[in-house]
Amino acid sequence: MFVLYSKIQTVYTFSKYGVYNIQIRRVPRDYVGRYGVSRHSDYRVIIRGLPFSASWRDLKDHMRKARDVCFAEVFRDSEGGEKKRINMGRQPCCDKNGVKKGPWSAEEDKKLINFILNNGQCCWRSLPKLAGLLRCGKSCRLRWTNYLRPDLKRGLLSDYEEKMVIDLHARLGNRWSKIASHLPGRTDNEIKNHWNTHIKKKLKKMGIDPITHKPITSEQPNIEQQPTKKQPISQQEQQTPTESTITETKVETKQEENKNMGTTTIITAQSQTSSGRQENKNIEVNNNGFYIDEVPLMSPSEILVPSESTTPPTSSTSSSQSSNMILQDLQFLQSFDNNWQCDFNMSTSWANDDFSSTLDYLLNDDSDMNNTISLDWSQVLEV
DNA sequence: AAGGAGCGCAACCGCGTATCT
DNA sequence: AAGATACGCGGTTGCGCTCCT
Repeated sequence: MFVLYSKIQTVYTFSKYGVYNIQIRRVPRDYVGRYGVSRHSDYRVIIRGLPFSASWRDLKDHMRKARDVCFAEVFRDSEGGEKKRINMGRQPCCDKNGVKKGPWSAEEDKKLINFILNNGQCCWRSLPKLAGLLRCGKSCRLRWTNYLRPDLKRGLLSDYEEKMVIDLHARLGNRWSKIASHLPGRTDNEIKNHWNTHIKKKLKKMGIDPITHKPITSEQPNIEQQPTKKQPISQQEQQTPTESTITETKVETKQEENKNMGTTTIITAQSQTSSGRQENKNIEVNNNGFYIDEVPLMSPSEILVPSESTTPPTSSTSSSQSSNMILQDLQFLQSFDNNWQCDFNMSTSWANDDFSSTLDYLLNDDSDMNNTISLDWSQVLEV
């Protein structure tokens, strides 16, 4: 994890909870008195996203949240040392000039798949650069989520899925991502397209207004007004229920109650088959809203630390558990350090033994220290 | 056979929100 | 606190294919 470098070494780590970085650096003499650097902090650890005054507890919380770290990016500072504060402002998502648009080639797909399978799915901004793609991060995200993801279903929506879409649309309006979350293996884009190209017409043919889900009457004005996410839910829910309904109202309440308990809820979807028969289907949904029978996306930890027992604990309050999570982060980053094909110069003053002792310190210590990080770590890392 | 229209879908665009310095 | 930028979502576009005349 701790790639130590004589001038400055920055390790960025990314997780779905955000971006932080860990820097261990020798503070240049002319830095003392600036940027929160005090005279006695020859070495500092700065956790991006945390203030300088963050406590050890804050650091641990941060690490715990970021336990699904999936890849890291190493930057080396320019020769001659650091003259200005780094990382000021966010990086642009891509170099707009050098970015390729339009359909993806097989070669690009291959690069993207390989990269994500090896490194996990996160930080779209940095991904194109790291994967060697001349694409915007946004474009990569779309390509992956809508087309390349291994758990995607292919082909037309089944009758049952279509029914679900209609039901959900009646309740949720054009909130395609919400609708898609109820249909394993289907993307919001796919559902949106299917709605616009197939279902809309079908409903119109059946004499049902695809917007209001009510029978079309002759005096009904053809106004393109539909329930959108901007429309209050309560207002939407006053709409007449359709012939087939999903009894989810009480489920949502239940889910709210069970938010942190890792429980499973059953949704009963009631639909009518083509033969007119009423059909009930029970669908198990966990408290995150994922379907139990859904093929899960590969989690970054599974990809990166495959041989370890990396199942994260459900509770995040135990100190030993948080220690394990930190361990996971460190294990990952350590392996990253070993494998990263980057030509940094390891400072001779930072021998591996020093590094190991730092790691040991981190992993064995499980007490909450209320001092600031800079003080603690300056002691830890003191040479 | 040719060309125009329609269709389906992948990809892009723009906006709102979250997050970072 | 303000400004910049990433991310996610819904709307829209544009291209390639098929169908129709």
